Amino acid sequence: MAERKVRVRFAPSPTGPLHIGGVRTALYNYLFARQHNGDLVFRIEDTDSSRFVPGAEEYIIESFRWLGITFDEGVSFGGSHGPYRQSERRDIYKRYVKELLEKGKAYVAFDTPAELEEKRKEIHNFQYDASTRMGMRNSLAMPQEEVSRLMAAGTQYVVRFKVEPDEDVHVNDLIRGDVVINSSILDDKVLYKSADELPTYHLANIVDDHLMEITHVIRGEEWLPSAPLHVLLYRAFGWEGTMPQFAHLPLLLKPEGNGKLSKRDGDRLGFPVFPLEWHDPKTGESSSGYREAGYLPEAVVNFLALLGWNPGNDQELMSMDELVSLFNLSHCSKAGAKFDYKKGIWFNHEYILRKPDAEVAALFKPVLAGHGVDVAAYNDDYLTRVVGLVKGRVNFVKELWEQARFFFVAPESYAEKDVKKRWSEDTPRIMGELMDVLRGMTDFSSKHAEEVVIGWITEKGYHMGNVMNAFRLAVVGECKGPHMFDITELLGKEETLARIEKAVQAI
RNA sequence: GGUGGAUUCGUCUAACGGUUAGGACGCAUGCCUCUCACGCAUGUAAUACGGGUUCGAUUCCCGUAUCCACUACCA
Repeated sequence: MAERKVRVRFAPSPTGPLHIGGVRTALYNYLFARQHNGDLVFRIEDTDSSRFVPGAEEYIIESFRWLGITFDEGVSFGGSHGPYRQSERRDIYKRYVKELLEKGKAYVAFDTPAELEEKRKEIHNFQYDASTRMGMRNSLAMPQEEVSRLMAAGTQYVVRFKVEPDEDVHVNDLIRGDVVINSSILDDKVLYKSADELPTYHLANIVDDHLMEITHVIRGEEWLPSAPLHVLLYRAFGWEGTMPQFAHLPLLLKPEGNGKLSKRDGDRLGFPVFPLEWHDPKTGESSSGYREAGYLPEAVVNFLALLGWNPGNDQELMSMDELVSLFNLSHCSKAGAKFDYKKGIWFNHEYILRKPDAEVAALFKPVLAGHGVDVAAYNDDYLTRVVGLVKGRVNFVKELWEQARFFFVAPESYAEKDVKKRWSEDTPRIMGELMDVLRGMTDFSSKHAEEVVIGWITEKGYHMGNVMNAFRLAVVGECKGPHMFDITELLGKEETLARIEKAVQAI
């Protein structure tokens, strides 16, 4: 049997910012496509015009660009299976709706939303299906002349799928195995609405996946219950032979408590649930994003990849290329995963550690500028070395400022608690001696300075901790930071002496 | 309510009939040390419950419980 080229798709609805769960679904599709040398298609499912949000489509594209997830075809990417925006495919859907109608696999229904609501109110658990359809206003139950008259009059209608009852429908899921649902519990789904001349999700989805030659549908678990309906639709069209294989991914759940992950959880616990910052044009409310929060895209990708999938061994840190080669649908878990955002922070820490100092320094520049530092006054080498000294102490690039500010501004004040502990009445005298020692040095390198100063402290019999910490207090402003002489080497002799002088005056 | 799915340390997960049930995050302790961190080391902690099947069940089957999803002219 000739193997078809693997083609998968990510098909969001442009109703707002892309949820992190959607990002993960897209990532898995991307990994699967790359691994099989297949194509990843980006399709926009905008069949509900009332929920369209301007800017959402651009937001989604920008999110993937940032994350390094690339598409081969689709909206904004081109390709030969277009158009890729469902609202631009009206004529295509109409043709297939007509086909289903002609084949007797679907029928026209005139029941208004109000009538249906009334029905649901009067009959508990009302479902529009084989057991009830003959009592409704549709082309199956009404005389042909009546149907023709209503159609001719331009009455709004809907096309429903005619589900044959009492048949076990099998869905072979790549992650969950054989899932069986009896067709009697399915309702006659609306496939098309005459009001806006657009199909609903189910019809558009099947038609597009077929026409776009999709081989694998990798999507969230929320679609599992409707998968049998989709199988029935493929069958109704006679497309069973090329029906894609399904894989339903587990959902992302709240870190605490029950339920699926929502924006509120992020706000409450302090982590983003969207890739990029988003400002809703309608409500005016804004949501934080991973990018703006200071996450590295590689870290987000790695973190997300492991939420619902694992390589089968203990490896956790993986580049995109490694993920591509290791990814495997059969190693996807079946149960929903609570969103472990603390682990996401750890991933970011690890990626900052691994990123070359110069690259981190480049990311640090805007942060410095934001704190009023004249970045141009420092050369890249200085910045890189500063970063090298402190990056191990942070989880985010912006935290570098807190750890490294003394490399750019002299202390304005001195931590009270440290002063109390490390600055006694004879400290100014000792600092004076220290300044003499430092002045006498021609080589101010870390290693040499350390030898000289430590030698002096030992020789004088001074208390190592007290002298060094007073020194640190004077230069840094508090008792923290990297190796003391690494700091002074970067600051230089002049600045170091000036800071000690200032501290002696101020404290 | 109905239907489907799921269930291993607090969390993410490994073990696809035989292990002292492994790793990671978090947390705790220790080491390192001029400080704070980082790092390193150690520790903490789990097979939801009840029945089967089997020489042997985390693993297979059946119940129960719990959680999740779906149940729209939304996707």
